[in-house]
Amino acid sequence: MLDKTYDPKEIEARRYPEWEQAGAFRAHPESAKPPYCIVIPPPNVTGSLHMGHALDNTLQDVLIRWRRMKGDDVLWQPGTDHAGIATQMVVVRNLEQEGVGLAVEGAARNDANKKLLSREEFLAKVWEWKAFSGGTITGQLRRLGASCDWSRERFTMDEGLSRAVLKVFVDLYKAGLIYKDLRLVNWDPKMLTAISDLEVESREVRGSLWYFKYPIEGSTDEFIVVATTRPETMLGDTGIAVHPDDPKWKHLIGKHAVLPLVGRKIRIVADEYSDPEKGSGAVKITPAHDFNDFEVGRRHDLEAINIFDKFARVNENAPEKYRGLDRFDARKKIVAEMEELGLVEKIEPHTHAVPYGDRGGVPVEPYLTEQWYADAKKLAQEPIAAARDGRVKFVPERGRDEFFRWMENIQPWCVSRQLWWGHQIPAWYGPDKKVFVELTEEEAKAAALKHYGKEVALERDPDVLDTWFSSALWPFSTLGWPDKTPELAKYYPTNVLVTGWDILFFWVARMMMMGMHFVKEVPFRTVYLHGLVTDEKGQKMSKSKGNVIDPLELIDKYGADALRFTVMSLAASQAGRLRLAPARVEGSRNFATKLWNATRYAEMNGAALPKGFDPATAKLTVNKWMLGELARANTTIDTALAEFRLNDAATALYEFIWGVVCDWYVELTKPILQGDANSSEGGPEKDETRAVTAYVLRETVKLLHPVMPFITEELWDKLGHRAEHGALIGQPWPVAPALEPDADAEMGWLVKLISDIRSARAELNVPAAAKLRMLVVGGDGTTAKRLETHRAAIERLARIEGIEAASTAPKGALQIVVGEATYALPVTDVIDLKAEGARLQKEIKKLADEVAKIDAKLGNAAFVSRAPEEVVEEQRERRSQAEQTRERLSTALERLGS
RNA sequence: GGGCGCGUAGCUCAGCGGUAGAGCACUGUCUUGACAUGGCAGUGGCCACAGGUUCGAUCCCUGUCGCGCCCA
Repeated sequence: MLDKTYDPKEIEARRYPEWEQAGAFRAHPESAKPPYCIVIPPPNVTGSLHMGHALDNTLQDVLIRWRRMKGDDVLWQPGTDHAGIATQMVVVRNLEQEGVGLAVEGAARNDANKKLLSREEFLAKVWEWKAFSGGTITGQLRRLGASCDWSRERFTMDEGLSRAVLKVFVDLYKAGLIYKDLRLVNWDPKMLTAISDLEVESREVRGSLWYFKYPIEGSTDEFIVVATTRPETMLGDTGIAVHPDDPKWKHLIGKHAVLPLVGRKIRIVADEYSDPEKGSGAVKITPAHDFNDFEVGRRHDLEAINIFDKFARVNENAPEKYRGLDRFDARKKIVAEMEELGLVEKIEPHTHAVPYGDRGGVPVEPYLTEQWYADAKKLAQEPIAAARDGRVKFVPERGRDEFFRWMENIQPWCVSRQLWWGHQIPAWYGPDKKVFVELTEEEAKAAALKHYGKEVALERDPDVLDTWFSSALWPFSTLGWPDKTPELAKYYPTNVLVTGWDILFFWVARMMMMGMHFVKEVPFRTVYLHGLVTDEKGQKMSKSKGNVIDPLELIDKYGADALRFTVMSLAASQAGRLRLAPARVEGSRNFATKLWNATRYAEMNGAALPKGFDPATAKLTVNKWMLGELARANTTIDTALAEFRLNDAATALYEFIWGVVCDWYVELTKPILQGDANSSEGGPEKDETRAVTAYVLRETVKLLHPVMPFITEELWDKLGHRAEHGALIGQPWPVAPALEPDADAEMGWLVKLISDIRSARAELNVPAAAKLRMLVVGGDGTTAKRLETHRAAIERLARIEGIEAASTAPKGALQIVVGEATYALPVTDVIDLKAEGARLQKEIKKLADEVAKIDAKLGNAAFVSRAPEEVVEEQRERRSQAEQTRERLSTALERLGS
């Protein structure tokens, strides 16, 4: 006998290892079954599970478990990402607490007392950290129930994947798709590395707009006024731009100004970049520290003077007294000095967007450096074509438009990072800086020997690759590429990629580029995008806001199944965010309990599946109806999953299990199972109902398994199916039997009759304990037969005692109209006749309103002539039904008073 | 500034041309032999606003307002 409540903790802890040890998650590339593959978006190796993971991986696991049951050879490829900058940051922070720093150039200036680690020493620390915390997230994914094939777990820096990364880099370099270039990059002065455009987030900052007066060369009283949000960059100004048609400044074009504080002569140029409406209409140009200025500078051949070092401190290209100042200190000093010189015209408060590094959290500095770039524009061509012709589909479809928007305006991708943790770039430099890009140092040496004609010392490029460079290869590198493995042959292209909108560009776009280029095929056929999980108020969860909901706490409290069901129900939102209300998880837990207890009930009532039971042989209407509902639910769920409407599948399961099986089927069949119609040992009706109950539960547990794997596996076992068929996870998906429309009509009538009686009783405050007699007036032969069939159920569920036919309703009875018959429940001594009159009048009015509404429609000639025939017919039918019921209720009302 | 999405019950959200739905909350009632993590019955909506298309609009189109996200 099952316990009274479902205890997820114990069951989850037991079931997961059981599946894993039995090899239930394993892919079978050698099998003849059709492949179905999802590669996991690899979480940071040292990370821990947050709500985003919970959502993302639940959706994947639902699809995976469903396809596994559908008979596919399923591979859910797991693994983790080395997360270069994020991991390095965490380890650096840990080390700092021990007073240890990195031996990077210039670091000693900051932290003279620190012990400084070499690159090798630091990397050893990171590997240590990985060994220490690396299993956390995969353990947490297991707690969620994720049925990944862990025997195939990969890591972006493991041997095989590293080999793939190097090969890709070398091949792209040799194809001219990776090159070195000197241009402005987004420089993170805290992390001391270049970052890509995508890693920059702009934040609205309330600052100031300073209007500086720059004297015109050769004049003592003429100035040009430039407006700037970044006064400190004036140290690197090499020009001033004004709009060619701006009457205010037109006359100064071609002249020079003298840069205050520095004394440099700078040219005034005409450029449409300058907007006469903005600021003063004149813009100072600092080509080395602003992306727009860089372009302007290039157009007018202005020098780019780099005035910062990598810490964003003023360097030796600026006048002595500013050197070494942090950029913000420099700003203060410069503003103060300009004010002293009387060169500040005004200062306006100004809100503007400032670029911040998404990891370091400090403003990034446009910085002129040499970096490695991938030619994203060329690499984007094939992906764009594939998205256009449907080789890759997006769910929802607008993901495709977003994809195009990005891919069609794509900029060169800066792939080098000045970090230590990551894949070191396979480039070696000769004495004259000539670069040799090869897979190994030996090959580089060989190439150098050929080039120089003698052995020379080579120095390896110290930089590592952007983390997303290796992630971009994930769908094929994890399958064994560059080797021609059976896995690659069978599972690539993968079927679906499930991920959030937030990494569409970071990751999805880049996988498309690399997949198309190296495997000549899309990496996945469908991209299924979901929103960001936020708190109830729609706020992004963050530690600083203190609104983080920890999925593990929810699992502890309500069970993994409850969390999974909840996030799956949330997954529909077209909005970019999914607000998670913890109350919903509680609701899902209650849902699990409900199913648990329905099974407990079945067990108590001897529900068991006879060998070779064929549901098609069921004779009782209620059972035929139940089997039809099961078939309908099956189709609804199956279709919803196939169309990635996972929330619809969740709703259908809930409605079916709670609303149909528990609320109606179990209640309707209680008289059969618990009554004395047959002996307690059995009898044809009891046997059939026990069998159908068992059958329905068995199939239900299968339908629910992809979403709630733990409780269903447990119930499957408890119901005794495991012994015969093995674990539920490996069972075939149920086949929907044919529907029984006759039973539907009859049961629809029954449900309505019972519901209406209950409503009337409740409204008239008839005590639940009071059992009423029921007189049937005007019922036809079909009704009489139905009443006989379902007598026991009606009596039990509507609290009735005795059903008999009558020619008229007695005085002072509660009256219900269903179909052609009126049902009178004599209760004179218990009810208030006035209240019953009011109730009937309310019903009548409702129906009269409906009739009037339909009449208005049917009275409209345009409607009758233009609306489809079946719509018109439907309205006529509804009118006639409503009118008939209204008339019968009117008769009932009259009878009440007489 | 450009693009996209969202404004539906008190809250969180489905629905998206023809009877407005769910969960939670709320009200009443019931320890009915599975379940009070429950049963039964209810209350609660100018479907943001204004135009348009249509026989018919919560749904399609345009605009306005509010909120959010992405890209400059």
